[in-house]
Amino acid sequence: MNWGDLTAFRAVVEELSFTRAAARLRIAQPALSVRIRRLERELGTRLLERTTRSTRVTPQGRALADWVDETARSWDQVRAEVSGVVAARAPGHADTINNCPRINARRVS
Amino acid sequence: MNWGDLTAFRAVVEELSFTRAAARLRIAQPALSVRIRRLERELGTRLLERTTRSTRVTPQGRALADWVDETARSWDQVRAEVSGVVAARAPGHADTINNCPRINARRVS
DNA sequence: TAAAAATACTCCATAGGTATTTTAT
DNA sequence: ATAAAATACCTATGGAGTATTTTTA
Repeated sequence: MNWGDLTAFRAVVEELSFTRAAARLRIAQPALSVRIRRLERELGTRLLERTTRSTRVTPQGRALADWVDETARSWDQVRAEVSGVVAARAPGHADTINNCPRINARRVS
Repeated sequence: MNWGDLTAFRAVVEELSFTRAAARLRIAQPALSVRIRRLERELGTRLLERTTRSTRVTPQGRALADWVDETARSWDQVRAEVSGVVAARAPGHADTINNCPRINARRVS
């Protein structure tokens, strides 16, 4: 499981656009393409139907996106429990998707 | 969330030994130490009490380990659902902990 | 033809390895 | 003294970037 790929995927599902999702994730569009393609290859399924005009979510993609949301909330909970901190995550909060400092350095938080 | 770190942590909890867990994960012991320390630092909590003779799990560590188990099972399920494959995971199955090919190349599967 | 995604390829940070030191019994 | 974890340092891989090409509505 690559949580960065899953978070990236979730962003695309929410934006229904690679370009916009990449902007939101603060990564370049090609990097996002690579993540999604890797995820689809790993799962052996098409998660998104993309044309140059629209990006749609397949049933498999929907199921996965829901799971990612659920798991993100669950993670926030254990994290808070284990850290002894009261959980607090903004609704559309985007998690850090990778370990690359060039990206994360730009992040607001 | 870094799933590789969490999987590595789970292995240590099961083995109660960095050396044995590292062997099981097919990584060197220092690499495992680094992962665990990073995880503890990220969460701001001590997850394992280690001496040279024994490694014990703290209450926080136990809670996290349980969550990792649960999430691993959950992941297997969506993965199967999304891939259209019938789920099948051996009891002690160790997931891939990272993307480093030198490691994964050695893996049995 | 014009937008959005995919591909090519370069660079660098991080994960891992080996060697060694520290620590607790 | 010894066995296990931590630290130091080096290397190499994968993720990100920029530039460019492909695609489809």
